[in-house]
Amino acid sequence: MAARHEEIAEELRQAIDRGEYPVGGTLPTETELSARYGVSRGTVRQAVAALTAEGRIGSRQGARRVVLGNRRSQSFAELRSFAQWAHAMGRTATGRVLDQHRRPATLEDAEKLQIKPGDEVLQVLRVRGLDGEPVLLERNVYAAWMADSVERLPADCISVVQALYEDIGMIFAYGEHVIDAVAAGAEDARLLEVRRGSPLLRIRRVTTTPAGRPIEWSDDRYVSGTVSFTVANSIGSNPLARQAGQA
Amino acid sequence: MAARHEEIAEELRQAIDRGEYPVGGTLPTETELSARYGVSRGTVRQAVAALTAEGRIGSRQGARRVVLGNRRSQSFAELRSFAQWAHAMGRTATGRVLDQHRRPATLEDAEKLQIKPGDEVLQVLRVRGLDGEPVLLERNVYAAWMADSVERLPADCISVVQALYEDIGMIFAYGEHVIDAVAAGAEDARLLEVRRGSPLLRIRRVTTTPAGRPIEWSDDRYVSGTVSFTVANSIGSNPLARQAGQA
DNA sequence: GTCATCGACTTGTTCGGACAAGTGATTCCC
DNA sequence: GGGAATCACTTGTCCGAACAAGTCGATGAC
Repeated sequence: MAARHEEIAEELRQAIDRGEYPVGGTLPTETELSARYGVSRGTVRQAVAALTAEGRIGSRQGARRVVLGNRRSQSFAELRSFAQWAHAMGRTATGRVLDQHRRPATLEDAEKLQIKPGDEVLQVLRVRGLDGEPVLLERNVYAAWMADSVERLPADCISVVQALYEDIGMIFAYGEHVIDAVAAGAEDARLLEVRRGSPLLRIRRVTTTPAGRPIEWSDDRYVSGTVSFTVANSIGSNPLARQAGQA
Repeated sequence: MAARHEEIAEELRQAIDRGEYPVGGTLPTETELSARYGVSRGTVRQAVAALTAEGRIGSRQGARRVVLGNRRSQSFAELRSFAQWAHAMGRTATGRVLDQHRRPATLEDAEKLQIKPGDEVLQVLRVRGLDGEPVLLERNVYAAWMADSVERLPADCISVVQALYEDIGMIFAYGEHVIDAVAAGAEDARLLEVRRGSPLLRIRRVTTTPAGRPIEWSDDRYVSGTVSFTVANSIGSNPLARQAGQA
């Protein structure tokens, strides 16, 4: 089912987790791996490239690959969907829609969703909880062509992403995230049950379909101390970037 | 000098920036690109894979690649080095060492730097500024084998990374970053000239050499509103991961 | 008009080969 | 003993080919 190079990548991940290749040690050579799995060297290279991109192994020309860590990172689905992530962590996610209404698109909406100002959009305000505690305040704006499907969802829908996939086969494929910290405003504080001015981790995000069409943008605010984000990068690939801020 | 696939990737980046391939439009096919650049299809695929990893283009089997955005992301050097990043943004970076002393490694130090508890480490406290305003408080812990070189640096050294490279050829190759938000403590507030309790964006990081040997770990706290971080991800690759927090 | 089928086109996977470039341990010379 | 040269090994780059799998518009049936 899965491509052979993905299978090999997964086997290597598990071998690292098992301690078969200890942190700080080296991986077998490409030639040895291709012999062991009965594939060509190119296929092995695709597999190890995946682990390199995840930051689990380091690679230098001329030297064997080094195991950097055995941290397990979440899949895209788990990153995008709060519910799926919580489930993978063995925690219970809750969710509740506090407000939901259609309105004309502002200039900001139009730019982010690649639509015209004044076009209808659907704004949704949700609170998400983890094991009963509210930890996340979500402000979403959906493009008009998504609005009907979103409105049909129950107010206490746990996983919006999964529900939309099951209903209309919608797939969230690409995301761009901007991360910073803000103080809780009056509304934030009330809904998240924290003091006004408490630090919140803010993630602003635009999500698109596999074809590159923007689906929604979102302003997520996490209560400090409940959730953190990790990024691995290397001299060869750097997914994370720093930006000077205008508030 | 540079590999052909890197040259092609850069040419494609520039073509996107020029608007030659508008956002929302499609890229030429692999066959056409290989003919245009006179290389094999495999080389073209290496080039577009780089752009895909950066989140600039989207890719689906069977359909032409789609241009998702023309944001320019910083290089690893610019991510790792505050000074190089500031320079690339056209701003002026400052830096000042407030405290610097050797001490035995705690359990936390030992785990992160892969050394034994009690081994000597060098702890450094720095304030970094942007155009005169203090924006970042850095608490670094260096492994002993780096300590001498770091101590030789002047207290107002602008770019530690670059200085270490020029002095001893040290290269910072891999990094793992954990991102969350915290309230400014008494010391944080005094040194960053903000009110106590102000939201700070915290990045904890471990950096290693190309061979996977830990160099240092660091706790960076940014004043809210001055700097933000961006991450692009896709269903095929997700550098960013969410983690449940223990403070 | 709507829907299913078809077919040209495009990307994904995998192979096998060749050479370039860098690493690391050994050897050798001084 | 210290340092330079050597050399086997390993990863990086690139080629050319073939087939699988998915997309998208056109065609045709109902």
